[in-house]
Amino acid sequence: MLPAICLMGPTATGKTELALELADALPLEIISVDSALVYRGMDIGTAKPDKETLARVPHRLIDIRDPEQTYSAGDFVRDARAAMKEIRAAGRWPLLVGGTMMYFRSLTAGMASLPSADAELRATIDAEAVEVGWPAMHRELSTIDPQAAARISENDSQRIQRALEVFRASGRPLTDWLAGAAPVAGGDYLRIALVPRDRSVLHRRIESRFEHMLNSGFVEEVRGLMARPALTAASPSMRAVGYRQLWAHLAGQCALEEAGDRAVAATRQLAKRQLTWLRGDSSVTVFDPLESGISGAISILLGQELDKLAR
RNA sequence: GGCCAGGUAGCUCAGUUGGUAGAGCAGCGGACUGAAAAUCCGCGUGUCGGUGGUUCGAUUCCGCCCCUGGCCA
Repeated sequence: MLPAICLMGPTATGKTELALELADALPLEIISVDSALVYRGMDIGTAKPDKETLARVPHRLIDIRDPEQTYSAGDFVRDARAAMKEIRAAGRWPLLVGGTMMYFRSLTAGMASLPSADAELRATIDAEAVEVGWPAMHRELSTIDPQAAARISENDSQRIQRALEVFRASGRPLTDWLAGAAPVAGGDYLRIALVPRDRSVLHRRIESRFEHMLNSGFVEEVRGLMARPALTAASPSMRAVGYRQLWAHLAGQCALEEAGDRAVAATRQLAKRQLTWLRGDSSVTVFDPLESGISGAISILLGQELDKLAR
């Protein structure tokens, strides 16, 4: 069986365009690996492929949630596995494309089986943290799960919360869960990363792409989302890069220009974090998509890899 | 042209009663197990605008020059 192809890369490197070209040339079906593209109505700021494109080349795992809902790495692994199975059953070949590196890792390396998120517990823990502060919550964690506490910073609100949540939900420390359950094996993957050699080129692309988003009605898109009573600045979907900053502007916290500068900076920082995931992984084949004929280069590589696999 | 206020890190600024300087943001590196476009950790040498003077020593005091704002002509 052919391995699923993973096309990974930081934001604004041209993953989508390349995936479309590949899908035109080969019997591929695209699975989106992106924690923001799952949300309906978040189109401009996520650089989602347009309707015509999605109609012509179907993408799995796009527009599968309302912005009020949550989505998680665990949800993704389940959905992606089901999608791959369907695609293969139809005699086609899965192409996983995106920039959410944790989703890729969760899928390919497997995830321990853990209690899932619990909104009520999280709200309770948050409320406690407001009272006593996260360092105090961290101290609480160190009494129930010293190992987890040792590796988690006393300021890392999200991980402290998760570790406490797992314990309160199950009565077992997170460390136990992680040690007990061996990750499920992931299957075969051909992993390709688009990594620009010159970061400044990527930075320029990020800036001009944001400019283009503003000209395409990004502010109006966020204004519409703000009008939904169930959405707040703390909603996971509204913490996405760009949305968060424009929300702050529309809430009167800063001028549009400043929000724009912050959004662009946040996008650069996102790209840097995405690159950090890729850099540490030696089993990934790396390309520079911004230098020259990306699609040609990738196609050639893909051809070579496929030849190897055929043998 | 005159007067006033400034010129210190990529940006905004603090500071040194004379012993060559530090914050925030940006940037860079790293971590990452159901919120991950999240969350967190680490990294600060820069002709202190230029030049001359005073001084053991000047980014700091003084003179001149350049630049930027503002006011007056």
